[in-house]
Amino acid sequence: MADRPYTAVIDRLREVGLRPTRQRLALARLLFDTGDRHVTAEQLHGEAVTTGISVSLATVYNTLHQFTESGLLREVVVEAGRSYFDTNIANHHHFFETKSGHLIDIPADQVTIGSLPTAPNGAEIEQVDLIIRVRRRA
Amino acid sequence: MADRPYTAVIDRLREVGLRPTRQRLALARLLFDTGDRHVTAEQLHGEAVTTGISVSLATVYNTLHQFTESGLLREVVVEAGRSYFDTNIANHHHFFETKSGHLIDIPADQVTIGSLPTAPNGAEIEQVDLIIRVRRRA
DNA sequence: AACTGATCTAGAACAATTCTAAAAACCTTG
DNA sequence: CAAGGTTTTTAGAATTGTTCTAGATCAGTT
Repeated sequence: MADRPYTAVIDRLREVGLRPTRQRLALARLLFDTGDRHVTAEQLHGEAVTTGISVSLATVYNTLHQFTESGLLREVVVEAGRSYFDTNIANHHHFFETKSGHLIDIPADQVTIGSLPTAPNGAEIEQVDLIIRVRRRA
Repeated sequence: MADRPYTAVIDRLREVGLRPTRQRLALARLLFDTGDRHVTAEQLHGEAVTTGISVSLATVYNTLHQFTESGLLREVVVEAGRSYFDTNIANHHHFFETKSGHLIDIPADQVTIGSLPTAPNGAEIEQVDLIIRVRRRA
């Protein structure tokens, strides 16, 4: 954020083997410079445009997926038909407010999942998603 | 399945306040007469058509949602852009094979989730979904 | 049988996402 | 620093899964 605001982001992209293009840098800053967030592709695209960054929606989708594959983001699926991307890649869980569509992080240490069953057919566990759906009382 | 194959299903629908129409009965039998299953709307519609039951896709969607609201089904969201409906409404969890898109039930007693955090703002917990994403080794 | 509200339907509409092929940007190398 | 080859971006079309709509049909009375 100081003199050379991009160096940190550039390094972060380089580390995972992604070329630091103008679009990826801009999106990375929107995503990672503001603490943990949950965004949809449309949301992020809207932010970018508002901020004066010219980037197409297709690129936002591409970038979000590349970031996810590189482990910079985590995709959270809560509603059929909408994908959230979570900038918090630490092990944690989620509350999902069904009414508002809002996601809230739950730190991993606030939940204990004991004795996971072994995956079938010698499959490898990729991710454990615990989503607690809540309805806010009116 | 014997003499009067529909009576059980009719009662089941009546209990939850749904009129036992031809379409609902047919779909209910496809869903509930074969043990636990995970289906998408398109799948179920395909089955119905194949079985010679004339029912529109819109009705399949309506019916699946009505059944879900009535507690006869449970909706499982694993992939953005596709909804599964689970005929197993007992408390349980899921493996999700990312490659094949296959869902596998995990009985509740094979996992222990201890100390759920309290929901924010006095919200009420509606459902707890634990999904373990696995990748089958080639 | 007639009536009335619930249900069903085909097809249009919709929203989120992916695809496509061409243009632009990036990073060498000479 | 220009040329060249590759990667990335882009606008717009295409696709997918789902919902909506308005009219037709059905279920359960009276």
